[in-house]
This record gives sequence, C-alpha cells and structure tokens, in this order.
Amino acid sequence: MPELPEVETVVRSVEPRVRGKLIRSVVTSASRVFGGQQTEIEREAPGQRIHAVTRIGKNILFQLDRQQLRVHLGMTGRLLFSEAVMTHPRARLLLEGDTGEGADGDGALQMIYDDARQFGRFQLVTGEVESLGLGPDALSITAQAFQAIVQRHRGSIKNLLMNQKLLSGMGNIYTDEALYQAKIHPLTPGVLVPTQKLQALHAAMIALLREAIQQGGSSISDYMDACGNKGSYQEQHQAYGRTGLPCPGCGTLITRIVVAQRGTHFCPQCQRLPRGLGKSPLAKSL
DNA sequence: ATTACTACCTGACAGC
DNA sequence: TGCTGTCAGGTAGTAA
Repeated sequence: MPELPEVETVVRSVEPRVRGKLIRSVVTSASRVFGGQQTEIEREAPGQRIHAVTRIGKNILFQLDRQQLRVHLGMTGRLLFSEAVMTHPRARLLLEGDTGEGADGDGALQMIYDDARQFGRFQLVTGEVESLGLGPDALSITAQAFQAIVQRHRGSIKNLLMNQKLLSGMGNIYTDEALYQAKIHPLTPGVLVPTQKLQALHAAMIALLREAIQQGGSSISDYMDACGNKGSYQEQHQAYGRTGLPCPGCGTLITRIVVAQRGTHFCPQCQRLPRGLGKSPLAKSL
C-alpha cells in the first residue's frame, strides 16, 4: 500500500499526538507481523516513553527509552486512533492521556495497528537503524549518490528503484511515475541510462515525492493517515493505473507490462528502450 | 554478487 | 448467488 509519501504522511499525523507519551500497555493478536516477538513486545514496550517518531524509507520508527519500535505498513498496514475504520487490528497500544494543563488523567489514547494482509512488520529493534540494511532515503539522496547507485547495476531501472537495499522509499506507483516523467523505459538496465536522463530522473523523483507528500499521498483503495484522511495525489498520476488511456504528453495509449512481478505502466512512445535492446531477452515481455 | 521467482495473506472486482 | 480467476501500494527467502 504505502510508499514514502504515504508513510511520511502517517508519521506527520501520528507524531504530534504520541510524542512524549508513555506506553501503558500493548495488546496484540497472533499475527506474522510480529515475527515471533509478540510476547516480547507486550512485555518490553509498556513503561517506555515515545521520544520521537521518525521515518527511513517506508519504515516508521518510534524512538523509545531503550529500543525502537519499527512499523512497516506492508501493503495494507495502518496506524489508527479510532476503532471506527479498523478492520483487522493486530496491536493496540494504550498511551497515557494528555498531561497538559487541565488534563484529568482520564484521556488515555489508543493507537491501533491494523493490517488486513499481514505483510507489515511491527517489531522492537535494538541497536542502530543501519541494522535494517536500507539504502539512502529517496527524498534526500544527492544526485551524485543516486547516479553512482544506478550506474553500478545491470538490472532494470525499475527493479533497481524499488530495491530498498539500494534506495529506500520508492514503490510501484512512484517508480512508474518517476520513469514516465524522465522518459525512461522501465526495462532499461541501470547502467545504460544516459547521465542526462539520470539527472532528470533524480529531479523528477524528488519533486514528485514532495508534491505527493503535500497532497497527503495517493489513496488507491484503503490508504489513509492516522486521522482517517485520504490523500489526493492519485489524481495526478500520469502513467500508474492508466492502462489504455492516452499519454498526457503524446496521446499514445499507456501500456501495461509486468516487470519484477509488478504491474508496470508506461508510454511506449515517450519511454523507449535504448537502441539494440529491442531483441534482448530483457525485452521479451514486450 | 546479482537477478528472478515464489510464497506469504486478505479483499475487491469481473465474468460466468 | 456463488464460484473462479485476477489484481493489489511489499518484502523475505531461495534458487539459478
């Protein structure tokens, strides 16, 4: 479900409500999202205070006294403060209520981790963030670092952009959109993307991630932030999900192929494979 | 050391 | 109303 802009939106909606608060209790229901840590989380998290909520790539990190609580939303994970919209609650955190002036101590806050497909992760992490093995965050990577990563790899540019170990935060939607804007065919090997187009891709990627954050992310089906707000960036998509519709640039119909087992949307006119690759095995799925 | 493919889950939707 | 097949924003693990 959520890629960098959606995760950032969630962080921004969650952070002000939980920062500084003490975790009173955690109740979980059996699920693969805990990776076998179910009882450990219920035992360790209560009594710890949430000092900050940060993000790296698609990971949300709650900075606690002794550990970090890592939340990865997978495809359908959500952090919610209301039971009204939840469908598959996996964990409930009871936080202390408002401690400000006038608080009566009875305003406990409940934060729910809800995840239908259980592709997410809800885990306690001890030690440094580096242990997650994530590449640099897509929103802040420099053009130089980006170029170095892409030019070192022979795999398809689409695969590469979505590989969280190389670059963290990009998912299927924003990868298709960034490649569309930079006019790069998704099957182009990274090493064959011209330097000039790489700069365009880097600029397009960051610009569209920023714009999507401004608009609260893309809500394709059930994505929402912790307050139940949906994003609106899906209205700006030019390639993703537009199979059979005209390319906004040239009018050619947007084509859907499968790359890395993911539906991939692009304009066959604007996004051409480099010469000589037309008959390569890489392009056989065309 | 890459790269490619499957498996993991549930739900929505289209077509019969 | 089912039933079946396809698709879905993600990643871990395994096999070439």
